[in-house]
Amino acid sequence: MTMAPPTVMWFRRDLRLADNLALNAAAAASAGEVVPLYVIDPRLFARAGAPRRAFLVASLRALGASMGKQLVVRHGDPVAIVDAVAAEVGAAEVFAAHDFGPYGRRRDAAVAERLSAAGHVLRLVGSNYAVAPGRVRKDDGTPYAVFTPFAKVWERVGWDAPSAAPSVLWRGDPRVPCEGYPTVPDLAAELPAAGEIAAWDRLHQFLDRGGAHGYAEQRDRPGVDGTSRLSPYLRWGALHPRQVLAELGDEAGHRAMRGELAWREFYADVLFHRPDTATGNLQRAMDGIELDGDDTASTERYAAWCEGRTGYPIVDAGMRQLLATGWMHNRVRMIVASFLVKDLHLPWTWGARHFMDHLVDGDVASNSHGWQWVAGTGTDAAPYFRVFNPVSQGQRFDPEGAYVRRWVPELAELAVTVIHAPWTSRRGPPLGYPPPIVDHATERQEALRRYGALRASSR
DNA sequence: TTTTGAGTTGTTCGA
DNA sequence: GTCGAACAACTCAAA
Repeated sequence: MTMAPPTVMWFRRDLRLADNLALNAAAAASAGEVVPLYVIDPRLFARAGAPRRAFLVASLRALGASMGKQLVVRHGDPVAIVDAVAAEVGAAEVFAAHDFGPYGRRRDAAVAERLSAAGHVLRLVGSNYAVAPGRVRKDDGTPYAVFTPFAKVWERVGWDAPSAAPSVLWRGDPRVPCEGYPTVPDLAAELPAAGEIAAWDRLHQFLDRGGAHGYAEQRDRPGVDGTSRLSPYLRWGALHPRQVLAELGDEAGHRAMRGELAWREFYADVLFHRPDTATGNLQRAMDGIELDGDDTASTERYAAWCEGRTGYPIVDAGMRQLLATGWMHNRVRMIVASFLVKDLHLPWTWGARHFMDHLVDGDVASNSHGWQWVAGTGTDAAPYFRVFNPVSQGQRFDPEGAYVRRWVPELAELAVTVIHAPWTSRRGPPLGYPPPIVDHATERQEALRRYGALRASSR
């Protein structure tokens, strides 16, 4: 019996053992002898906020623990490192899942080229999606640009049932130095539990507690634990969407959840066809919109937005939740995004970048296109005049002010009647809480004027 | 080829 | 307080 040489499994955003097609292939090609690798890429890691870094490292630790040994962790340029590790262990093949993001595609092409120069090969198997980007097409072969028809076809194309974890002899090798996990602040209290087991706990909680029932109505309420909270696990691949889809039935909450997964895959598909939309407008006609940003006042307003001191409670609550926990309720993401784009007239790319640096679930496709939806530059054909009112949104979706009280403690004692507009309180806003940095009604008009001017100039 | 219906998530104003 | 209209017009997708 001849021993097959080991293979390298390069983990990226698939930090799990079950239903991992690249890992299955890596194990099959090596009679189970697999060297598990993760590369800390400074281009992605260096500027990330504390929760994002801490959650990644916790996810890596959980993955290592699930294999019964520490993952080989290296820091630096993946092009050099993947090649070096393959050489160190004598592996001919390196396995990984497809990454369809613009940076990931460039990186993987460069890694593959370097490997092939040494006679090695990068094999990309599977992806982070139930239906790989590019597979859902119209009859004429072109991609969809509207969600609803995409989602119908997406579901018809369908996906395979999840597969079990392969049996693997994780290969320890003294020739393979491991640089260890990066040092990160201990934020355990504020972060979701990381890893594959925690992901399944969360999924079962969601399904069992009838999550599913309340989900359709409750997920818009930031003061309630009504969302699935699965996004961090999907982002890092502790769960694959196939595994979630396989658990969903036909009740309303389950259908809504399937719809959310379809949105995730729709945006990945759009980005796949238009990689430039990670940082540029999908609708190029919107490039001419008048934006602020080049003056000191803009810089100061942007800082106030980032730090949660705009004077609008629901906006500040969201921005503070983001900095403290690396997560923000989806309803609030829309509100703070609308505020940056429509009230402060700043580029959506500024907000998108801040989100990516801090969100533990930050994903280029969902993030950039979520922002473009708000900015009116993306797939939504919807009217430009959709401007969120931070006061009425607060009153409608956080009626008791529970969410604001939790994240803006200065306002905790305010009456329900003024919690979303403290400046209207007869006693005035509490000490230490700023007055609104801009007047919403005025800036709404200004936003409408700028969109109108763009339309007039393009006619 | 032409036609037709539809398109995640909103706000304000006035009757 | 509730309700419908206006905000404007375009692109997409399928029949």
